Amino acid sequence: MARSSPKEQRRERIIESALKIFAEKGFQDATISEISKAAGVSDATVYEYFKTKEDLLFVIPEEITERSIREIRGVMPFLRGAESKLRTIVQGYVTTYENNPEYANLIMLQLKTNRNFLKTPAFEVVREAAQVLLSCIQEGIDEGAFRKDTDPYLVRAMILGTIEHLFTRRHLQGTPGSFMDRVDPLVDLILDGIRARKKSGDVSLHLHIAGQDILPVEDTGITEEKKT
Amino acid sequence: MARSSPKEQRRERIIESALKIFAEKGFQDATISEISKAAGVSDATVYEYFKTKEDLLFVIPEEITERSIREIRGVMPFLRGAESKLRTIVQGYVTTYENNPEYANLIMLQLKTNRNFLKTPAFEVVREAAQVLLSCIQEGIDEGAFRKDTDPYLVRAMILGTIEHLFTRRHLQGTPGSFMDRVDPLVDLILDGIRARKKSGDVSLHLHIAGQDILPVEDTGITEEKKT
Amino acid sequence: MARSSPKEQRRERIIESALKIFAEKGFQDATISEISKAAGVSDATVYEYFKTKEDLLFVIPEEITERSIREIRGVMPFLRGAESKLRTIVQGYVTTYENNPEYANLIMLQLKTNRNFLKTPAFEVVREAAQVLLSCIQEGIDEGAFRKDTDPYLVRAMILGTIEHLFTRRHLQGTPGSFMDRVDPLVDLILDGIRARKKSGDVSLHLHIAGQDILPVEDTGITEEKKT
Amino acid sequence: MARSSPKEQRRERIIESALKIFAEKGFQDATISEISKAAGVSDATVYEYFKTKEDLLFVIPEEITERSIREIRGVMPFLRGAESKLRTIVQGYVTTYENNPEYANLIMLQLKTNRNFLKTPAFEVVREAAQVLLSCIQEGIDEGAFRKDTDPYLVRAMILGTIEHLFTRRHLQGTPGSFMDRVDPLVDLILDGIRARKKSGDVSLHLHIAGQDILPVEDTGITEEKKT
DNA sequence: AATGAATGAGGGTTCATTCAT
DNA sequence: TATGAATGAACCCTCATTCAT
Repeated sequence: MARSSPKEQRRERIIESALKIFAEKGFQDATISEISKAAGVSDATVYEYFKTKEDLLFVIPEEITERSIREIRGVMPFLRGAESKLRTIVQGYVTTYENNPEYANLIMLQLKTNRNFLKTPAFEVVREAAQVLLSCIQEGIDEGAFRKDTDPYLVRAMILGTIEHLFTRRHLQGTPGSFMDRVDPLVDLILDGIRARKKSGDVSLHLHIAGQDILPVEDTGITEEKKT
Repeated sequence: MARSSPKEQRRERIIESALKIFAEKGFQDATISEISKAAGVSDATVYEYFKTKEDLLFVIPEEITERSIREIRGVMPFLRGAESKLRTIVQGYVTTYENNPEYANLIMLQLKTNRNFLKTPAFEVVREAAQVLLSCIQEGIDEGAFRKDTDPYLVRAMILGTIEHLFTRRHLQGTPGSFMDRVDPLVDLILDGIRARKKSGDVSLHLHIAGQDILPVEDTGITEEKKT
Repeated sequence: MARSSPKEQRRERIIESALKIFAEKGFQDATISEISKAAGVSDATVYEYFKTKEDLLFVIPEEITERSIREIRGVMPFLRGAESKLRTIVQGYVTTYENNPEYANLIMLQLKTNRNFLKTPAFEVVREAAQVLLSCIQEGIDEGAFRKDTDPYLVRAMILGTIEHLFTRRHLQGTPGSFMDRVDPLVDLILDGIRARKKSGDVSLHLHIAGQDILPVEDTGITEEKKT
Repeated sequence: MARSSPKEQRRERIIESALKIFAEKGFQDATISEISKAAGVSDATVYEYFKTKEDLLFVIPEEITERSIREIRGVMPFLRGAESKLRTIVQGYVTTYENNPEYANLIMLQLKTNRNFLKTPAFEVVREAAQVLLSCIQEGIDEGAFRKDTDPYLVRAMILGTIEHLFTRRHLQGTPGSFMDRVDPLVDLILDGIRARKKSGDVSLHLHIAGQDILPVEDTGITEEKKT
């Protein structure tokens, strides 16, 4: 994080300016001239550091995404259970986006829209992050914490899609409301849907009284408990 | 669908061409000249029908969205229960997108990114559709079908976000797999999370004692204490 | 002036609208569509009556100029002396411009700038008017009312140029002040300069005293007097 | 005149080309592409130097006008008497226009027609030149050289209007004849009209008696009485 | 005769990108 | 290495004008 060479610093300044301006005006409406001015360098200098305007766009998320995924990965080993991990990852996503709204904007509006981004190393990092989430879900299934018939891709899509939707909505429509406050409900809701037997807090009380077998009126999670 | 007047037909042809080309190349990279050529008219003619390039973009979703919402609204009265309605609406969204992949692309990549779109009548229709979904959720809560503490906005965000995420992913990355097959799992998962009796942390106590049918008690987390 | 046929009326309406709009926005910035709208006809109808946009421009001054010149010519016979005639003609110009400011604007800013106008019948009328003025000056010279060495073209240029300058200035810069009030001073000043003997008062007194030849210190008009 | 920096030279070349082409075709019918070609640069380069086409138009007169006014102002101190000054200024105007016929055309046909030009720094210079002329006339009045009831604005309008009229006529109609030859008659005619003593009815008495040089007497109309 | 509809032709302007210094 | 300067390549949009009805 501490930049050494002055070249590196210059590079950083350009990236920062680009982030700000791309986020503000959109990729197409931002101009190199504007970015270079904001970075205190000449247009030509931008091209010393980045091959094209699109290249500059693609480079932006690299650092921030990497840092973010590194942090999440760093915490994973300390967590027990798929649920905790899942909750932590989601928290990580949201925190990253909350702390870097311009980055969030960039990722969601400028980059996920761009086919070329997919061929980019930066995208690889994004994909990796998504992979961590997927693994976590899969782990939960393998561990038996999550229902066997859980579709991990769907669950991931739900998590990422919801986050993206909420951020995009807020960014474009200025919908108020904290995201942080919605992380737990979101995760709870999903866990309820995929938790093996005692889905998020759903508890069924089964009583055996005097040899009578009291069946639950309905529900599917119960049976699982019975089996155990 | 087939408008009689040749003027209307021309208009339709332009819109269709625009949809195709905007979806294919993106708004910025598409040119009026390309669109007009595809529609078999001159550049100037496009401007006879639409004030600006952006206007043309904004007009596209109007018809499809309207038709789609009209259909969904038409079926609503025949459905009983929030769950059925919810499922139907989601089905409606996905069907619309599946049948009009270019339209889906346009909405998700070109329009939801565009701030000006928000001021558009076409956006009003989109918002209306979202409103129907929200109402349905709210209805479920009011009816007691869904948990009282359900956040309808979050649920809606989950539904729409997931759909958007899946479509965007497929469009950009070519992820295979049918969406239709994921509609039910998606809805199930969400319903599991919001259905009244199995809410997270809520406990439904089902007692069958001596053949008596004991109805579930609205609870307050007691069971959890029990658990501990 | 009373229009007979409805076609003639339509034509007039178009011309009036054109005058107004050309004067307001200038020839280049005015559009046929604007004019036709103001005239309550379609674009195509304008072309039924006038071959091109420029044609329409050129036709406008015809009527008004003709009427104006007719009036001046009508009064001429009743006037005695070049001075009265001159004064009347100038008055005529200024009155016409004052009563038809849009016409004045058109003539001075749109038409006198346009080379093609010179080939126009309407221009012939304008030229005729200028001819009347010139003749009047020439008449004054021939009659002996004006100095023999008067350059009638220069005098005319002075009169027309001054009027044009004043109108243009007022139109563009909004300089206030009545033109009417300046007609007399203008004519007086010019008459002073061209009046025959008492040329604008420049008189040299040549004295021959006792055979001495007394040369004028300066001046050129003197010799002429001698000659006479 | 020859600016050293190659940038300045390029700028000059563009201005010169613009002057030529604007004068030849008029502002509206001239194209940037034509101008850039004539200047040996690309279209885009023109926009490096000038913000818009109109800007380019407005910049043209700056240099010439400034130089011209500077010269006139430079000579003023060496001249005695309002008449000499007036004559010199008029001469200056005409000389400038004669030496730069394209510039003359531009000023009279393209710029004086353009409302935006009035807000331009270049127009300020033009106005300044007109101001010098006005001051000179006023000075003459104050000194007693010109009649007290002279309207300086009218006189200026006469001078400028006449010059403009003559040039415009020549430019559009190709009227032959030298302007230079008309400067003196024009000034004479006007001076005749405003000179204090020889105003219509004023007489200057020049006496040479016996080799003595008798200076003209500031008069009051006496001579006329004598004459009569 | 009037016009709704269509368009050919064109022009100003912007910018990403290059390259000599 | 940094940049001032130059430009190629496009594109949106306007409008006078035409013509079938």
